[in-house]
Amino acid sequence: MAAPEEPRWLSDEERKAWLATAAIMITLPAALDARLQQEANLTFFEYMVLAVLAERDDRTMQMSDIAAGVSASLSRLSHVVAKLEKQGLLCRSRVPGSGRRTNATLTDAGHAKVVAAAPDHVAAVRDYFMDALEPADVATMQRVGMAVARCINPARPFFHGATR
Amino acid sequence: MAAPEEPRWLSDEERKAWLATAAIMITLPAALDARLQQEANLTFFEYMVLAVLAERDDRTMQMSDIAAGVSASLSRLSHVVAKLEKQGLLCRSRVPGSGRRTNATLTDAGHAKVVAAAPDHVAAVRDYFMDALEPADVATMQRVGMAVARCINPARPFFHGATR
DNA sequence: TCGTTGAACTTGACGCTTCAACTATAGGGC
DNA sequence: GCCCTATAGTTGAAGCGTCAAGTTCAACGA
Repeated sequence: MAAPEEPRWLSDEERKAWLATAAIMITLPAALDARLQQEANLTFFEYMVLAVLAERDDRTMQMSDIAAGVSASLSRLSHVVAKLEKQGLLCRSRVPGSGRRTNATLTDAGHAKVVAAAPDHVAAVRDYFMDALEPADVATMQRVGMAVARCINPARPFFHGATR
Repeated sequence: MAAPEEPRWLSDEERKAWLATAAIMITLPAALDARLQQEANLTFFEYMVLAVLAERDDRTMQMSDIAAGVSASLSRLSHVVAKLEKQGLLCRSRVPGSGRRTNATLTDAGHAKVVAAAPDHVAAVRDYFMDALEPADVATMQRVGMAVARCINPARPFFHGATR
């Protein structure tokens, strides 16, 4: 169950690349959380959920699809959606006659919340991430991100909109 | 306090790059945690702490330096180190005559633990991350990671070893 | 038509992280 | 010597995320 005989250690270059990536994974979400928290009283994850719904014409999506869209477990989503529903930012409704499916729909208050939070969030994404990239890096990050997602979960090909 | 007048929205390419990066931030730590959990009963963060100590000749570092090395708050580190100490993987000692400084030292058990966990952890880093990179991406990820870290915290130029 | 299986959530408990105090020590200023 | 501030860590409470179990519904087989 452990690794084979002699593990392929990381080269020095690989190790540096990995440590730098690990630093992103640890600090970037924290930084974005802090900004959203003080500007809109939302977590990064909550924002992603609202944003993904706001992109839909009918502001509605099934729970599982949201979960796939924000790369999270259904359980985590369920807790967060319950909280957002209690705040009146969205509401849930069972789809009758189709198993246990549940739709979440953004309320007007929820939509207003995303619209209000978006400008500063986008600015934060630029400040902490996008501005650190050179032009050619944008395409690289997209390719690498999707490749990593595929490695981690080959089953779920990653959701991404389906809108527009 | 909100953004200026007209926010600079993300272009379509930037948006895709950002979503892919966000997916990494959400799924990669979870995947590594899962592997370390079942192979060594450690979290990714606990592993990082032990690993950073193991690289030192005397297996010893000051709390603040460890915190900087693993990009974490002192509070978080304190809780985790307390837990690791309870498990006998490291021990703390005050440095007399130099303020409130505390050193953490890896015990033999702790060293054995990292050595045992390392091969599978490295394999996991390859499986989920390194193997998704093309050769040229390694240098890019290192540069981008360090640039992002600088954007988020210009004060702390990022620690990285100082060993060897 | 009854029981079983599988899908789609929900829930509760537990552990980890964060935040805001709080403590202890050293280094001045006067 | 005494106070003031800064530095370095610790601690407890509150909130978030994860895991395992539970619930509800549809579909299918006998």
